[in-house]
Amino acid sequence: MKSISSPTIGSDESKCLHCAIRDSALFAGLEELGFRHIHQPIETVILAPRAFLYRAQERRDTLFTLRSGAMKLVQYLPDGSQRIVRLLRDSDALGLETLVRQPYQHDAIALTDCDICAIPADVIDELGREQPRIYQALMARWQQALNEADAWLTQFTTGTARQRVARLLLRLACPASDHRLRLFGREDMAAMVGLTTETVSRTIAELRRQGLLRDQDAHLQNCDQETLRRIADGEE
Amino acid sequence: MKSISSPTIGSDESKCLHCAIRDSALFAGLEELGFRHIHQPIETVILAPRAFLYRAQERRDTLFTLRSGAMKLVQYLPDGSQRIVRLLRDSDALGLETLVRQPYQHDAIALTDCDICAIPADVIDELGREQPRIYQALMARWQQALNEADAWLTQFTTGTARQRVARLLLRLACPASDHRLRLFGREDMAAMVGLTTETVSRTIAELRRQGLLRDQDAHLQNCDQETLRRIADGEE
DNA sequence: CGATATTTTGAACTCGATCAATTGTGGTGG
DNA sequence: CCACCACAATTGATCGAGTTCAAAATATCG
Repeated sequence: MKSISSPTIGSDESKCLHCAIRDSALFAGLEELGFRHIHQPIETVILAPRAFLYRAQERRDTLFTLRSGAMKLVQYLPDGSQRIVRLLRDSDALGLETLVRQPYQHDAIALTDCDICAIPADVIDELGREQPRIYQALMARWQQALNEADAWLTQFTTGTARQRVARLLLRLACPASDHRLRLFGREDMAAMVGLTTETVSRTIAELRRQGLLRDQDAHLQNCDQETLRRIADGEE
Repeated sequence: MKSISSPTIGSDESKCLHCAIRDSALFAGLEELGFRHIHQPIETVILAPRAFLYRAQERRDTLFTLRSGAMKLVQYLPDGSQRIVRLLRDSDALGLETLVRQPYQHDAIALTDCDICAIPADVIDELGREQPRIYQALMARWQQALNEADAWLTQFTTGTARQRVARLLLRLACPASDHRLRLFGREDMAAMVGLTTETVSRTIAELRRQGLLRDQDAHLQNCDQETLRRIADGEE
């Protein structure tokens, strides 16, 4: 158990407006209604790495949008081992389950500094009554989560260690379309691909030796996406 | 590639009414509106084992409810190997993605004889306009699928072969709360837990030797759920 | 700069994969 | 009804990728 850096909470409309622009799918309705008609506060949460946004089984009736940063959703097994079930990034939604009155299903933990938008479930309900078409957007979010979950399963539970790590690197690289790549701790990476930290370490070391990864900074790398993709698909 | 037994299609209101009772969450709205106000037909589909309900990438704008039987959702990897991503049973929904205008994301294949309810996406849209609270039910379905996907990941991609098979058997046993258990083909079971057919076969053989499974019929078994659960959790 | 945590590397071992051969099970037509 | 065939399940023997346990090297932070 690590100590938890307490989250910074504040209300900040201007940021949420900005959020609304980038994330027009979910907040198109919000813009039209205008924030003044909403009587519950939409808050901003700032998290440091390793901080929890929420924990499994908790009930807080709040829906979140990740404005910037990266988070992991973790599930635990009876034997205590953990498995990372999903990786969330810019403009992904967290805690959708609260909209169907379920407690949170995972621990949500920050991997980097995170800037998060916290929306009370009641606000969404309210909004849904006046603007039913936001349900279309919400369903799209759910489907996105489901696609992610399925992709996660097929990509990170099949094939050799080499393949899985290559796939993970590609996924981590993809947001920055230039070949930069931010790595996470080995333990996290291991929990994502279902391997041990040692195996992940060895595999990455080998990729480096082959010149497919080149250090740029402490946790920043340049990568050869072409050949990584070939490795991911089992050729070579 | 196997030959496909062509699905039997028919329109049958009485069965759908029956369906509405059992599956009140999704069709509560339908009951109120009455079927006569729906201008698109709700059809019944009968599938034999190994038959496809739909294929990945296909677009048919139809949502399905599994009235009885068992189906698998399959995803394929670039190297051609397949992985079963979810198992669907009585009153589960299939093809939700069609409601957000996405093509189907998996191959949906019958494992047993199946009785299926096919609802055009337009009907849901129509319904949503007059009866917005059905969205609550739809979101619940989505969340259910997501919970299933996450559970699938943590249960069937971690632990020893023994544990995984035990967990699978428990899941297959759970609908019939008495200790009966219907097994599927080894190949399917292997694709569910991410092992080879040989390993699954060996593991089941061993469980039988230990008296935790006892044959009753060709594919029917009696099982000792208590000790299976202990194995699943890694004790012993 | 020392102390703790994380990563890397090494060596032995193990579980499940793989390859191959045998047995069992429907299903079909004679 | 049985003989036959194609296919699924079982069993055996071997092999190897990844785990495990342990130690060294490196990074992180007060």
